Amino acid sequence: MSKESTSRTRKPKRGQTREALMAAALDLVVKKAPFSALSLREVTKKAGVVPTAFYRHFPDMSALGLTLLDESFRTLRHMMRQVRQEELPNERMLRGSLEVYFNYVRNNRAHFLFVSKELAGGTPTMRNAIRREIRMFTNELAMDMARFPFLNHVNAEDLQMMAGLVVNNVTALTQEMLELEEDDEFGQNQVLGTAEKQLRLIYFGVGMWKSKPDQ
Amino acid sequence: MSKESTSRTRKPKRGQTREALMAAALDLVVKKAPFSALSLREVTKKAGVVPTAFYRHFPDMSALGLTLLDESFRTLRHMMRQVRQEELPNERMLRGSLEVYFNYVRNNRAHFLFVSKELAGGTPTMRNAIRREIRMFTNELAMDMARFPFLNHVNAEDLQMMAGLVVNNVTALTQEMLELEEDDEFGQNQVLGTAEKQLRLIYFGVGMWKSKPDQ
DNA sequence: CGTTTTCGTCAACACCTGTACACACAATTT
DNA sequence: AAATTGTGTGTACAGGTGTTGACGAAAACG
Repeated sequence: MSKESTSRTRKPKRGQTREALMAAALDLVVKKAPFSALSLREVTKKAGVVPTAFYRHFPDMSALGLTLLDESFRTLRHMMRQVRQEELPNERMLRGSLEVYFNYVRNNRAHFLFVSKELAGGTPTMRNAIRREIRMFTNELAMDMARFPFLNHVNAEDLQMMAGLVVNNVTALTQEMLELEEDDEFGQNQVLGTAEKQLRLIYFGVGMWKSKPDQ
Repeated sequence: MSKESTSRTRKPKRGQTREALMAAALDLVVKKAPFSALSLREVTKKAGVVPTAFYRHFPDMSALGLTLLDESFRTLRHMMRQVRQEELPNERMLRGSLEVYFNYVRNNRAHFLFVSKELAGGTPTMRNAIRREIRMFTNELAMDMARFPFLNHVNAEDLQMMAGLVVNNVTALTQEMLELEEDDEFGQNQVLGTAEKQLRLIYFGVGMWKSKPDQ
């Protein structure tokens, strides 16, 4: 047991180093700084791997970032699709949907923090990718609203405007949520309550809305 | 003219280096990266000054950041106060207020970009300072709304909720505005138009709102 | 079994980072 | 006029950065 060839090149780890790198980056985002401020070396260090090993899995940091982004939104899209499949939107299901959503946020805090910080502060590539995803959610929401009999008389542009209003607010409330401590249940319930009221108010406004028929 | 003692220590510049440092940092934020990603050295380089000169004006970069933040909000507060002094809010003045605001954003693009990027990605100190300012605006808006006869029956908590709704949206729209090119007047008008509709919709919702009297 | 591919390691590089220090000139105060 | 304070400069250092290259062991494949 004393002699073991060179004794320092023995860590196969199969395909798990890649995951370790992503997890390390995500963890640093939560505890330290926005992703754009992380260095390749500290990520590999946290992943328990030598710096050059990084290149076996990603060409550079920005590639890691885009992978992380993809991971973040893939699961989020999945959840949204499930919520969408339920009945048509109405006032009653509002609270339930919000609870599902914010619960998901809490269970994926790291990913949301990552996205939130890069939304304004990331590279142009990153920002555009995120904004594209958000726009997609807005479009889907607008399509759902279009199927709502209540809104037959609202034209497409106004539906988009309304969906944007909702998404803007949910985004802002999500960021507010992320600023709270993980165990601050009181604060979290408060945000949830505010969210419900705000969306209900929007719901009222939507009911009053009259689109110009020609525009 | 050939001999001039040492010939390289002659740049008094009085008190203008400080401003040069702030301007350089702001410029780098617009053209390069969020403030938190700037290095002391590149700021001094852009300001045309040697790195160590930095310490004559700020103890470190984060002090520069806080000064920049103060500058950003001092002028913004000033503008807001002027808008606030006008007549009570009503539907007619909506467009005008939005035009004033977004025009101000366009004329202070660098400051808003700086704030926007630090809001989510800055140090905790920075983030809290910004969020405190935003909360202040929300409070002032809620107070203005309280003086609106139309809203006599709305309790304080709900006023806060409504003001938050407005501020959340204006914040999001501001960031959307900042993503546009400076000369993209079409896009800017589009955002302005959307903003007007969204706030009008909120206005409708506010009109329908009924507070629980006891809560 | 032997061969090839995958993947982690080490050493080294050129560069950038914040900051300490001593120095020199300018402005201001005495 | 002399002394003090303010402000910009050059040098220097220790440490962090991304990336190259050659090396070797483990895993996958034949």
